[in-house]
Amino acid sequence: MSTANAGSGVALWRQVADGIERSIASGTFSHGEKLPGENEIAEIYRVNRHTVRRALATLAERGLVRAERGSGTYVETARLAYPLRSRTRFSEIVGAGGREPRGQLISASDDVATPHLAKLLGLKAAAPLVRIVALRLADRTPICVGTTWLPADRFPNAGQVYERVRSMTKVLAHFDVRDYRRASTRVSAGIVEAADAARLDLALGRPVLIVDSTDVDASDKPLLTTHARFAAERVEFLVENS
Amino acid sequence: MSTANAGSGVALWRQVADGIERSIASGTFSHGEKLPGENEIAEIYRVNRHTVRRALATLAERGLVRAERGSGTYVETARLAYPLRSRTRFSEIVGAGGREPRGQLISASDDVATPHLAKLLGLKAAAPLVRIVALRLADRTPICVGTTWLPADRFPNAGQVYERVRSMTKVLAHFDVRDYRRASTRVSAGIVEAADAARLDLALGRPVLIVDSTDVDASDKPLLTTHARFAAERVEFLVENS
DNA sequence: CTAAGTTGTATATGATACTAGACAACTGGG
DNA sequence: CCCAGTTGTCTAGTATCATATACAACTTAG
Repeated sequence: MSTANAGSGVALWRQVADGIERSIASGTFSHGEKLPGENEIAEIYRVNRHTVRRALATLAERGLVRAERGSGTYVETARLAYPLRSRTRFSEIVGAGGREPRGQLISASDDVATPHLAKLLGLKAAAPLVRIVALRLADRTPICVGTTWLPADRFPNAGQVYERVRSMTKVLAHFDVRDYRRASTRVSAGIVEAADAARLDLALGRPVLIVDSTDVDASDKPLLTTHARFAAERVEFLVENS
Repeated sequence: MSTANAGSGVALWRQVADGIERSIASGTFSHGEKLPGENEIAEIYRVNRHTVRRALATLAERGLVRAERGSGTYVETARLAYPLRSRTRFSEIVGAGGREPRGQLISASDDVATPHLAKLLGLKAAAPLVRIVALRLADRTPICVGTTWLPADRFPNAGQVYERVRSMTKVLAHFDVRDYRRASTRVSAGIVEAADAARLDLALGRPVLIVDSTDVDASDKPLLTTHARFAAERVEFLVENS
């Protein structure tokens, strides 16, 4: 870094890669289209051609672009549209996009409610909870990692049930919860944690969309609360206002 | 980088800084609380103490923590809660948090609708538009940069009006739009662009929350569409499901 | 006052990141 | 075929990142 980039802590090639990725995501370059030549990109970002090559190499490795020697580099991509609404079911959303939804249990354990969790779930502090960490995929692409807490009184052994049915909707159905809805949803963003990066097959330093939500039953009684981390590069949330 | 960190493109000190910031944001360490000692943090993240010091230095520079020699490093922070609802008014949201909302015109220019913009606004392609780029602040802290497009037919010279009234609600009122509401909201995340980073006083490589939204009047006719970039470290979206 | 624990400063060394320039290998159009 | 434009490979030099070690300056508990 002999020129600008003054200590941002993010390598130049990474900034270029993110810039190109954004151009693709925003539709400046779309599927099948040819990117500008490496020399031209280098001029645009005012960096060395080698830096551009490194950026393109990482994008190619992730399957976003494909380089053809002597010809050019071409776009190869698409994002999952994810509606945030009152009835949010991962499997329905993914299925609607013509892809196969999958759930995968990472861990299930007993836990006790922190004051914060207790408030969200309408329980007393230190109430017994079941904590489920699960990875959700569309086809073979990891979409998000979610940590879910349920009251242990109402949903004993929810972890074992989830492992078998691989769907939170089905877990609730197993406990005779026929219908439920999203009571609150908070969206924020951050940088992926190391453990999540591995689960999501995401490079360190990549952005994640963070969704904290609580679901309630027909009589507005809290059922579960979830802290989910989505690979930002693979989804786009649709907020539907009524 | 002699050990791990294998080519993520994000410097170790930056990962540590982000990790600590997340711990603060998630409430692991709250306002006024003392962080673990530099040596202890170095052990936790398995990095050198100097790397931790650099991470803490950047957090201190941004005002998130304060170091006291001989004693320790202490937390100093808070985030803006930003509801995403049908009636979303920046000034009302910020005012409700007891802070003073401000708008600042960055640029206003004539533009023509791309096919995408035309569809959003219910216009014919290449229809004349007014394009307004504005910075929004709470007290003296930049919160977001938004690019707004309005039909030039209905809102001539909207840019000049905005410069005077510094509020999109007031611009619409100037053109006799008494009430309007959010018709659609899309939320995604990415890494801040260089130009936005300067406006938002944000370091390069930091995450931004991206909100694309369209507002309509009482008869569901599109009024304007906005592409806004929020400093992720300063806001948290509240999605309210009905 | 003392000792343990804290942040601040300095020097040295190896590994990466970025730049610079040159050339090879290949593609597509004239 | 030839040439302009493209991606692929190589060699160097400089700046930054990260580690290691040592010690100074300060705070707090005892």
